[in-house]
Amino acid sequence: MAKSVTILDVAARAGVSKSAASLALRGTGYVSEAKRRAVLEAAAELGYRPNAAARAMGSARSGTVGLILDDLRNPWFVPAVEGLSDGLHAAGLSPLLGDWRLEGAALAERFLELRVEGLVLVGTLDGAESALPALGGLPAVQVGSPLAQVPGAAVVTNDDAEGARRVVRHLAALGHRRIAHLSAPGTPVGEARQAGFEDEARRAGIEASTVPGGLTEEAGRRAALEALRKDPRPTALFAVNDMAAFGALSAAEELGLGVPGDVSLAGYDDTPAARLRAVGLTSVDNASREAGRVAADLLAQRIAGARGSGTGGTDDGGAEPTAVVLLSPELKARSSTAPPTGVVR
Amino acid sequence: MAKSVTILDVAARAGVSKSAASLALRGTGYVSEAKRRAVLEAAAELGYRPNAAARAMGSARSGTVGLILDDLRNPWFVPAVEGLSDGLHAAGLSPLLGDWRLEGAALAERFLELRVEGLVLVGTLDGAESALPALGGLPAVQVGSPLAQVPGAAVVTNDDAEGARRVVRHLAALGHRRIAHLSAPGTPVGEARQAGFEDEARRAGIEASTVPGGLTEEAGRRAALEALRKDPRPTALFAVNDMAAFGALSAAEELGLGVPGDVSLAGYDDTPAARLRAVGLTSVDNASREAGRVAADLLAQRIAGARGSGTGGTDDGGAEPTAVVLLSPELKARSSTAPPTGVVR
DNA sequence: CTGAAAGCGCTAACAC
DNA sequence: GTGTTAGCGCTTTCAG
Repeated sequence: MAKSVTILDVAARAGVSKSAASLALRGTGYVSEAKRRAVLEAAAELGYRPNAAARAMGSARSGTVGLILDDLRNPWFVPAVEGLSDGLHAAGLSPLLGDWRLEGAALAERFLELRVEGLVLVGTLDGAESALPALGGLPAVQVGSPLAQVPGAAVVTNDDAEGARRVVRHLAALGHRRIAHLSAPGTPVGEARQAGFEDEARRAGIEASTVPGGLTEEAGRRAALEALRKDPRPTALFAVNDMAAFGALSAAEELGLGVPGDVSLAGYDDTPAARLRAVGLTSVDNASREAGRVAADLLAQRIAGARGSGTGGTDDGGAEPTAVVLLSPELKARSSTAPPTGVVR
Repeated sequence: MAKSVTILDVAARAGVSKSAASLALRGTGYVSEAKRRAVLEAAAELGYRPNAAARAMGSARSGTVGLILDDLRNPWFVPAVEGLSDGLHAAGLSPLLGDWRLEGAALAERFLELRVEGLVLVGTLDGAESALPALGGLPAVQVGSPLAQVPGAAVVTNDDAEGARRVVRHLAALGHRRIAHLSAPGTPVGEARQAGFEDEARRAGIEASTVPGGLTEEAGRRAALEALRKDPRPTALFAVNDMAAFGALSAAEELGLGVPGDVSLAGYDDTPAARLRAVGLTSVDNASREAGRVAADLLAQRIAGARGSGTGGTDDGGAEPTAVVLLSPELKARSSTAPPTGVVR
């Protein structure tokens, strides 16, 4: 490599001192207008590009934040990342992305070595418990309902119980009186959605049943097969998430049942695939873009706080309580839900 | 921050010199077994975590590679990233991910400041041309068919023309004689697939037509509407990619046509959504995982090469030609393609 | 084989 | 207001 250009080169070319160049480049402190211009010009001519590592060393701040994504294949995180990206940039922080499924604990390790100033945990992060202690009091925020709770980290997510209630209300309004929920016990999202489902079903006097499944397509398919074979058959299915709903779609097909003709179907997350016109799955928009934005702001704030007080680390004295922000989900009614056949009215 | 533990602390605790600790930690050079053990132990006890910035400074190597992803929403890149991740780790390099659509040229800038040792451009990267010159001779590899070609970068992609030919052969074998292609002119993938389509159609004596569309669902829908309104109507549609195929699915539905009853449909990319049983879209697996793996190896090799020769930079003297690796795509026949109705035989 | 010393490129307290 | 001077934490010659 042809010896990359450093700030020293820039300073020399501009005829100023190293630190003057540093200040001019960064717009901090006072530098005469003439010098500033000269420096900027020299930098441009030389194609100067600051060395992030050196900057991080000098300032003891990396200016980066690690985003740990649950699984790149599960697209629900995309809007969340968009919101996060926006919010972080606004706070002068740069996001570094990584896939938890792909790299696992090594990812957290790497981020830590990179000295990220904060961490955002997006999604379920299966098996993250073991890696959490290593976080060492770094400011952290969780987006979505994580499997494990990082002590002291704020959690930003949508109100899963409320979203589930809305689905039930929607189905009830269509005239459904016998609804089965394909659940995902053992997961925070699953529990919350099931609770909302049962709560609203009871209130609405719906004949509700819950069939345990999981968050995957296959789990949804199996649960749906079981639910649809019951007698009397439910007239509507509410799957814990869109993936499971897609599985249910297959199950219905296997059983020769039409959707929404023979059975209505709703999911959760408002995945891109749900939006495909050809699919048209009624789902719940979990407000993840906004969640990302809120999480970014929260994190930026915590990072700023951590920088301020020289303390931090071990004893946070409960100063920053584990905030939980619940955003309002929104029902997206599409073609997979319709009044049950033979509705009297 | 409670003054994080440095290698000096580790060395002190282990009773060795700083450099001995460095060697022991990294397993380079010769350190007596006793000392090595002492160092490792001290590091573990202290919870020592090397500072990546400092390491990068000292060694003039960051050990990272930037992966620029076209668009997180378009899931075709996932297997490619998996392959890349594998290959890079094997070469002792760590991937840093970023979304081009979200951050644009600033992403490349950031990676450059982070002193990544190489760059992988994944996918179309619309508008990347402008940012390319700034790459400054950094080893780079492109995965998929990029809109713009980075001078000197290897391109690893699947053989789009061949994949298209396979689709035609598949449809022809089913008995289709009148096939319309929903194309995406102006994009490298689009051009290649169209060429393959027309080539094989001619060879097979198929009555082929091409309707210009694009790579999005909406573009596919519009093109399909146009194609399906023709008289005589094609018995099969081949969309340039899965997204467009989903649009075509909607179009068929709008026109009251069944798939594959009234018209067969095939896409390209073998997207997760195509695999959903409820969808069952015949598609082409573009071997992107393997592409990622190959790209990683190629890049690692180039990086190693760049490190070896002190030259590089401006004059590569054509030493490393712009390699293009074409991988074999594979047809995935599913339920969206079937023999045309009223096939005589 | 192991310890001491010289930077890597930048920032941030310093005096000038 | 502007230039000078220490480091930041690590690697890596280079003697010992």
